[in-house]
Amino acid sequence: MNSHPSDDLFGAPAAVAAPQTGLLKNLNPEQYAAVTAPAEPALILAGAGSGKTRVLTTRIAWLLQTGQVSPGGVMAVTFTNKAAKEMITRLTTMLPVNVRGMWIGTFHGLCNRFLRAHWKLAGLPQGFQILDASDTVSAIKRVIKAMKLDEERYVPKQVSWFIAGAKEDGQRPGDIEAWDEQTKTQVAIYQAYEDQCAREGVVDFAELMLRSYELLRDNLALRQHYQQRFRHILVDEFQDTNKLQYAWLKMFAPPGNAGGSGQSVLAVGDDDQSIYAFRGARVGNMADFEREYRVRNVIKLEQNYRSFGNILDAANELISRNSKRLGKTLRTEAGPGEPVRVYEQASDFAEAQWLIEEAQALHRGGIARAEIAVLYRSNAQSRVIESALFNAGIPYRVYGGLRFFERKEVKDALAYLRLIENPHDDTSFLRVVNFPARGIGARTIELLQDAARSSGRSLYQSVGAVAGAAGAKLAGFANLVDSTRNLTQGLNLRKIIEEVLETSGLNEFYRNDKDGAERLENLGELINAAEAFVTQEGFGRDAVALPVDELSPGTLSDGRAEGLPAAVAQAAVTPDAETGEIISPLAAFLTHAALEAGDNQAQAGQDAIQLMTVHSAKGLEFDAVFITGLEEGLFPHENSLSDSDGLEEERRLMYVAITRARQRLYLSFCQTRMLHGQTRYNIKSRFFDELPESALKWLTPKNQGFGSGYAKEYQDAWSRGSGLKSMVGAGNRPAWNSNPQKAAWVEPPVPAAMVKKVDDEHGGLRVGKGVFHTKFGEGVLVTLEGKGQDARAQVNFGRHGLKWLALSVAKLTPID
DNA sequence: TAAAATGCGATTTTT
DNA sequence: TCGCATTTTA
Repeated sequence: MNSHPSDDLFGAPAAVAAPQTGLLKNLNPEQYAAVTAPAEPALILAGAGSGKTRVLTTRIAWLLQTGQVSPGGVMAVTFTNKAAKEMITRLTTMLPVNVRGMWIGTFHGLCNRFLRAHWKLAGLPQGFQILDASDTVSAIKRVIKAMKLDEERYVPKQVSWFIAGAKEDGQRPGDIEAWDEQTKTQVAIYQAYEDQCAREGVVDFAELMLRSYELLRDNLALRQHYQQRFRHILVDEFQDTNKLQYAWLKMFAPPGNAGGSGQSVLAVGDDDQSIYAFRGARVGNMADFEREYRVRNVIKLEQNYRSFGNILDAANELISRNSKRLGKTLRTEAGPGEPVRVYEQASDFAEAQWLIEEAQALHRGGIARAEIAVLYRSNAQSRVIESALFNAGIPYRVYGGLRFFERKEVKDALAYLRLIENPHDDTSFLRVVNFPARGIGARTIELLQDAARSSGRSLYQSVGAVAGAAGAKLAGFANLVDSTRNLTQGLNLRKIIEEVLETSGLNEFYRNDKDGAERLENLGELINAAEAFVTQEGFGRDAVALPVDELSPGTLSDGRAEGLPAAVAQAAVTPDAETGEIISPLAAFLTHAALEAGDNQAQAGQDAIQLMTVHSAKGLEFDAVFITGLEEGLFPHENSLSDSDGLEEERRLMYVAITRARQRLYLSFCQTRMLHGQTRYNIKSRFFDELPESALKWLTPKNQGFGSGYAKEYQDAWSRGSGLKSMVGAGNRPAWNSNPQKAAWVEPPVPAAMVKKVDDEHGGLRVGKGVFHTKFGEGVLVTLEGKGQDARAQVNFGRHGLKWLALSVAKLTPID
């Protein structure tokens, strides 16, 4: 078998990179056309790996350099902070430019910036705080409780989806037509939630967008101002925009206006990579944009600089099966490269063992671990792979865990900080009123909530309304908040946080907790994060209100206003553009924490194999990619099969997965998988039928059933303890395997339950083996029961589902 | 008030 | 199966 990685040369694929003397050097014709497109609406269909970010940043640089626009006239919108940061970084390497003057950021970041500048017009308190997803759910939960509704029937999380969905459709409670009881009540909750948010001075993510949109919609002067200001608007990942985001965009650049007035909107996206319909993304916005803006300039970036030919052939062929496409075919000059390797395994366990062995071999062949990605459709699949990696002692990193600002201890600390800024933030109040414990129990809190409710005041304001010992304890907490506010007055951000960690008792609590070391460390990390935010990170990009007009002459290059007392300027305090009121660094930091949840945990720095869902792999690329669990029901996922839109999105997901690979791509599936405590028998994904044979290399014989041929031999190899290496031809025994304690993989990979079932023979049929049915086609036998006339079989036919069949009637033939 | 017991759900996720 | 959130119990 010639699958040994060192057999192959891993030269870098052809790249655009070359000495650059001018911005436009080394752009291909399509890229050039996009970068230098005239100042009118344009739609760029940017294929995976086609240099999209380069085009976006180069265009901005070119516009600035050629004097077509000043920094203040540029708006560039992205979905993630990461993308926004990258754009800024790359832009500054191309051109010395005042980035602060431009509006580059995420939709939500820019909305925040907008609302900070116009908080009064938007009807918000100046120091409004932002609720993250979990804050939102708990706020809604409080509303549901206050309304004395059944939480079983009105599940807070679902209600939060309802509300976010309504907001993303631009609907306020009064706009929703509700006919049934359920919806009517949800609308009532929505209304009560809005009132509560207004009372507490907080906004959720969707509110940032909707509030900005409404303000522009209802305020002609403001709208005209911004329309005149932004000459060039660039939108990244346009296929991911939702209804509200598109409507928001049109406020800044109305279709009729654009073009005629020299306003230009450059929408960049890839309909084939639209994988977020489930959270409201409307691919249709691309077609709508083309129509509504009468786009004359549709540019396709189809030249791929990432992957070799076979990988692109696979991607192209697969995605061509989708009916709803704008149409695009990736091409490369890099040559075919290696074939796409396909592996079949007996079990998820075996799949995991195989892939880590293969990954280790790649690593020995000279590929950094961080350049190897293991992708899966759903998070639950990471478990087996993780444990295999763990047992083998291979460093790995799983994406998608808790992020820094979402950690309990960090959120607790932030809650105290928020109370300093705004004591009426009931979410924060409830979060920490009794943490660390200060004898304030559930009864006391209920009394307090009743008092607050009946007077329409915040919990903080109602503390005095609770009598007796309980009231005294509450007063003690309110005092703590007040005194901490006084103590920290005028301190810099680091000192403020240090003080809060002490006076709140958080530090002490974790010092005394035997498992508190890590949490203490994170609290220390919070101080560092704040420090970094104030000093380097370009303080206040989020919270600082920028002048409504282009940067005024009295403004320093970093956005701070001149003429402030030195001490104030040093604390990086920024006055509001309209009112001159001061926004504290603390408020800015809290905003930052809400809008940017930080990295998810993991031993950063270590060279580790990357594990993630296909969704989180979007936008990334790796030398080698494993797409695992390619089984019917998993990928495509069973929940997506009810309609063709769902299946097409799954296919796009697969397309995204394939196009992550630069040099080597593995596809794997297995016959047995533990899922939710049950053994499932899956058949291979239909996507295999949609890939070109010529680009594939089946490393296990195609259509081999479990227990036969290769698989049998494979198992024998396992049980002899010789592992995979004899099968896949990996040369030497890996170092990590020299430790017998860690060599858990030597155990036969077939679960005991499986072995037992395999023995359960029935007329040539075997559980776990493939069967053929004249109507349903290929399937996998899951269960055999009964004898003679009563004999029945349960078969998983993948796309036809799991079926019980009477063997006396159904014609089932075993497949070998 | 904290530990133990029980119940529930289980694609995908950024802001 | 397993992680979590909520409820029960000492």
